[in-house]
Amino acid sequence: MVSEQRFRRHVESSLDLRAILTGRRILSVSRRAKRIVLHLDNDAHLYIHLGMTGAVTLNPAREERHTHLVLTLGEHEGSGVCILAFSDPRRFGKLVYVPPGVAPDHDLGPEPLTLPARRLGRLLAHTRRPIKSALLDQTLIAGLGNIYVDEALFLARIHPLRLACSLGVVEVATLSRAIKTTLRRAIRHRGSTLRDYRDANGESGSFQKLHRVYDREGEKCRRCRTAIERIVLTGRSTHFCPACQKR
DNA sequence: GTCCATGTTCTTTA
DNA sequence: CTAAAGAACATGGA
Repeated sequence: MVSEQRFRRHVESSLDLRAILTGRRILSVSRRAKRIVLHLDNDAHLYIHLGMTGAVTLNPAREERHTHLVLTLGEHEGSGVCILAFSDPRRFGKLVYVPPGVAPDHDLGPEPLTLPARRLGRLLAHTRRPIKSALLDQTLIAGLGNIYVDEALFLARIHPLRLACSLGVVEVATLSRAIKTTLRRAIRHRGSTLRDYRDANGESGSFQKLHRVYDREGEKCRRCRTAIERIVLTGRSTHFCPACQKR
């Protein structure tokens, strides 16, 4: 039950969150790709995208400077009130209201963790973009970000500039496994904290210590000792080992 | 002052 | 039609 709200600032300016949320019950909280989805009891959805520096914190010890939204959630089965704060220093994150009747993920491709290799192959077969660009396209496959694409391509030993449609069935199968392995490892280590990332308890992740290529330009490849290279592709930093990942 | 940044989306260009 | 490239968004750290 949402019992009270103190909105600092609406992340989406045209949104009247107070009107939308007052008296609503949150039926469930789930994740879809990079979105945290709240299912409301009127069948609408509200989702939070953390962008690059966003963080949702439960019962924060103190309020940070860049807190844009504070929700006070009512009691539920004796749990007591709970404060949920959304802060985002760089404000690339967003809060989106999705009205009843609209799927909160209508604009997203499938989840990589449950995507069979054969379907991945079909998705990649009809695009002539570099594989790195294809994997970052959220309408094609949803949930992979820059770090994890670089890490997965290294694990699969595929060069980021290879055209997506040029991958053979064996390469696609390897890539599919590499994507899943990379994501599971990253989740197990609670994400990559390069600078800002914190989880809902304010804790840093540690997966950055296990990066094979990301942010390691000029350092030695952990497999073959060759210097890791960095190029810019689709406007994004792209890291790879030129020896392990041939074109 | 400069450059760069875990992301998305729009516009321009080809 | 497809897709690449660039800019924009806002802020802070190196």
